[in-house]
Amino acid sequence: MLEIRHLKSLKAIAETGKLGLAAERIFLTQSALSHQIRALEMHYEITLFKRGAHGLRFTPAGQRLLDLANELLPLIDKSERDLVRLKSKQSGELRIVLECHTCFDWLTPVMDVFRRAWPEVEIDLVAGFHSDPWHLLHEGKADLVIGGLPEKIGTLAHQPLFKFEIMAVIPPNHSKHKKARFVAEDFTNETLITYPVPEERIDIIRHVLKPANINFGRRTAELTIAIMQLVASRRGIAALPSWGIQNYVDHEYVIAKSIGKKGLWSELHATGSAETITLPYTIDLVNIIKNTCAAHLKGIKLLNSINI
Amino acid sequence: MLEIRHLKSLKAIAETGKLGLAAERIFLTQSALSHQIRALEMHYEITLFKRGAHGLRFTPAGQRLLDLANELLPLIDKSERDLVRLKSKQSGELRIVLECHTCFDWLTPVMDVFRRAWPEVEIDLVAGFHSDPWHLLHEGKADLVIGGLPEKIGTLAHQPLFKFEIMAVIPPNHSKHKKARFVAEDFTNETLITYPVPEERIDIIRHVLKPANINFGRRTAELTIAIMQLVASRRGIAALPSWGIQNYVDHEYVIAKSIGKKGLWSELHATGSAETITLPYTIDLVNIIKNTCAAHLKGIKLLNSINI
DNA sequence: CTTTGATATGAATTTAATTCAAATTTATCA
DNA sequence: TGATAAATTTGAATTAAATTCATATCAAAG
Repeated sequence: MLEIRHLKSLKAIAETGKLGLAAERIFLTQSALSHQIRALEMHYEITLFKRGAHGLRFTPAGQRLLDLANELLPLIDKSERDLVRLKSKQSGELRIVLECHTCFDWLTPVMDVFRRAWPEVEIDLVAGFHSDPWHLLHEGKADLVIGGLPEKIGTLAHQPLFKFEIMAVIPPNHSKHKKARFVAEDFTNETLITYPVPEERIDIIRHVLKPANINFGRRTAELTIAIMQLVASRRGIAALPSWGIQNYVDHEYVIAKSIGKKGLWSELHATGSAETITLPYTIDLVNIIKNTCAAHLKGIKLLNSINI
Repeated sequence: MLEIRHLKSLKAIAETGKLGLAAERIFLTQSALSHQIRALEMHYEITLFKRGAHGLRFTPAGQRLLDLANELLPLIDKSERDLVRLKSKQSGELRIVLECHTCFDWLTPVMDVFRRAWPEVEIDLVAGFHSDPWHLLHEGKADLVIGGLPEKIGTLAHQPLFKFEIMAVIPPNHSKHKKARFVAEDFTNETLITYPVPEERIDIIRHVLKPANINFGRRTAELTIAIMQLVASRRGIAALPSWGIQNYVDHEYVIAKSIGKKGLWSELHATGSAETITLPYTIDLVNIIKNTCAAHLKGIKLLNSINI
């Protein structure tokens, strides 16, 4: 009666703490997951979770099954990779370009995991800052861009990774620190501190401030910590992925606010040639990114893969 | 897409070598298993078996998934036992009586497996030969009888284990050694060598010879090897479970023939009080017996558990 | 007290698994 | 060499399970 999909469900619940978010992560409705967990508890005649408005907490029995999940799922992944190798010899290289500054934080562990899974594939990060990373794909200087989608997809292909919330970042004593959430108007006459990227590629500007005709200043910094320092010292405010600022928020160095009623969400994709995107180890890199980020970055929502 | 039931299917195929027998073992139709394997091969886009009238042989990819099955299934069993323990502390004793001589051969390894799985339960074999083992249950001198079913089940409960074929065992130079199979008439005026058990509890006599009004002699021996020696030296013939004589047959010490067109089949059950039969570790013993015997005894057919 | 957020539940719908019936293939036997 | 047996495959039909839908329930927050 226990199946691998149950193990995946338990892992998603562990990562999110909420039934609804876990369901989203594994592409079910909250109701389906509720039924699934209930059926599992009835089968084993034991309670797996303590439930409430706080979400779900594992009982010792639930934890035991989660331990099993954590033990089995990597073995399954590994054997599925071995099947891929049995089909045909895999070797090659993946030159990755990031179109997203804060992604550096999680990409290093992802590359470590990938190197262990595919020692016969050479994976590397293309150094430096690139104003138009997708052009490097055409020039043969990169194999994969991780970031948003290019304006013109052309002959390129892509796989969606996940979406994440962009939070307004303000100093703790900001005049609007008590607001539940920020709206476009709250940025009026503020200095927006961003990475040195064209405005049309900054989501807060492109999707919120420009459409609302907000007047604001601009200032740039290349490092996240520099942006945090400027915000904390009241030189301006910022808008960054929640995961990139979590440490600073936890230490009350800055405050984070959702933008708009539903939050401002942005999507990450892996873009490359159709040939590269359909390679088995590229597909696996996409899965490794999803799994690793799902486990470590709070609040992200995984996106379903596209059949190419 | 890979689920635990697939792993169980692969294990059953490994144990039987035939799709039909494997399907029987996991309580599916042969067609259902064929569909299942086909769907798995389409999902992974790789062939898992070499097929033919010879049955199925694992390809390297199939073997890889079988390796995964052999790795994961014990871990799953173990964690399910832990859930049982989390429900309530398990301890107790199981005093086993065998109503079947040749079962000794496989029961020792089964008890070893059980002791590792349930160190807190005392399991032991009740020594000696018993003319009416089920009476020991009433007398409180045993907890479980492994063998056939008692004539009167009364307040006892039981779980089916498996069924096995009883083969006619003859010396290699027997006048009828070329027959495809034996029938009741082939036993006429032969000396039937059996364990020292009442006739009404010897299946070949009860179900074949008696109903056909066959005249035959009787001779008893307590040990299987003694029976084999008597048969080999043409002192008579025997009728025993296929697994109990496999070694002697392989070494061409004796010959085995099916009895009747469809073979003579007998069932094994675990019988005890309703209370004992529903204890978690007794249920698990039943599963351990099934799994261990399925893996090691050729030709047996597992029986489905009863809901009590 | 209302609203929000989180889970549970029963019925309906959709999907997947399984069975049924027959076909196909290969090996064995007379 | 043809018939038979044994083993698997295949498509359609049936059954079972999974999932969604719509709503209810409960607890916490405002």
